Amino acid sequence: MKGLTSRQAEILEFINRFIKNNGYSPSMEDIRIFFGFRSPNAVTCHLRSLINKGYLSKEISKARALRLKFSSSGYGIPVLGKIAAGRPVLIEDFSEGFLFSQEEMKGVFALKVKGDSMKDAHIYDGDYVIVKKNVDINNGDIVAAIVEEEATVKYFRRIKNKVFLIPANPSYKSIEIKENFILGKVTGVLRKL
Amino acid sequence: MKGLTSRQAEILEFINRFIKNNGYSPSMEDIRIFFGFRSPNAVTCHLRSLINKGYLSKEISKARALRLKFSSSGYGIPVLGKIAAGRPVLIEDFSEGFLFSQEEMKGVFALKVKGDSMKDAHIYDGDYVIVKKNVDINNGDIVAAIVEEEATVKYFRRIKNKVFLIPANPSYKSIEIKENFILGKVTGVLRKL
DNA sequence: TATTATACTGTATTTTTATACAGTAGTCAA
DNA sequence: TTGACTACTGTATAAAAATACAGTATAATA
Repeated sequence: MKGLTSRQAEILEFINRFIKNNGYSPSMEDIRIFFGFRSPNAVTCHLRSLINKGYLSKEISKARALRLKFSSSGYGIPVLGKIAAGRPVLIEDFSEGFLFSQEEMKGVFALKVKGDSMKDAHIYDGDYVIVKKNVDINNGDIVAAIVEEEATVKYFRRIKNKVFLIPANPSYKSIEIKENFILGKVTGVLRKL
Repeated sequence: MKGLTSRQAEILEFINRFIKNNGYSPSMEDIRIFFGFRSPNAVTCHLRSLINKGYLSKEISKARALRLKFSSSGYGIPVLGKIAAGRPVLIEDFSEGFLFSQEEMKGVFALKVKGDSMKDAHIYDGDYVIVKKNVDINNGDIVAAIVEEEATVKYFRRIKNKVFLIPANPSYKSIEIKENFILGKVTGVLRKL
């Protein structure tokens, strides 16, 4: 993660505070007025920098749609790298990033797996698959799709113009479906113990 | 606090989910499209009702500036139950709760698994184990512990006053450790795809 | 039975907001 | 000393989004 200039840090801080105080994102105009810029482009440029450096994301042309990537409310599960034997282990130490950060959770839902049609891909009955919508899907990816009014999880394979769902268990058959019945790409598997 | 009609409740619920999924408020247009209203005024009227009844506030003429007065704390990944085959599936439908709600994330960290010592428990190299600190541990639970300055994941077994870590792979040996080297209980396994 | 609230359609207009593009000026590093 | 990055000015335009106003139909309430 790249460092911020002091001006960029001020602007990020303003956005952070604004969201906390108001419950919604500031508009670029709000930022412009607060900092006294005479041009809206000053804000545009600063936001671009913050986005490029990975501190912020926004939706193009959408009003008040800024999203902080590292909100101080700190969602997510920290992944520990090295663990000091000294103890006690502090989550704050040696973090190697976060699972399920706000960014990762965007456009994501989960389905509970029934049956063993994906057991050879190590997805078992009772597991949850984590599905991300609106992402590119390639042959060999695991996808969630609707088949006969039910959600199902299978390998994705496109052959010419046809789309097939292929189970990871030889006792089940492949089926052909229409592409718009694909719900999304399976980006993770979670098993609760 | 006044009661909501079912339609109003649906709209409030949509706003709630939208903010959680996207990090910013929906526009009235977003709401209109989701519910299939042909007139923007349908949204205006519903929002007015929700505001009058005290469930919502908004700033006049500001885009995406809805604020929930009673935000339900359940952050996380919504688990979908039934899925309607007819329309594009929206995360907002039929949630059966959340994975990784704020409550579930308390005192939780993750470790990346190296090696295949737990493969018979379906925990593989590269998986993440989700570890909860300060919870009761019983025989047969999977735990994370520090062994020789490294984090490791094994079955837990207490025999009389001794604590053993038992791998789920017969080619590895059990080891005895001191109880205070246990980091926590493994409550989940996540595999990123 | 008149009144009020819900739940919308439909069109038009205004306001807000974001973006595009053309510049200026300073700093810092190669 | 050229080029890249930061930090803006200034004007213009496009787009997104909210609002205004005139209706319709139905069910519940007094």
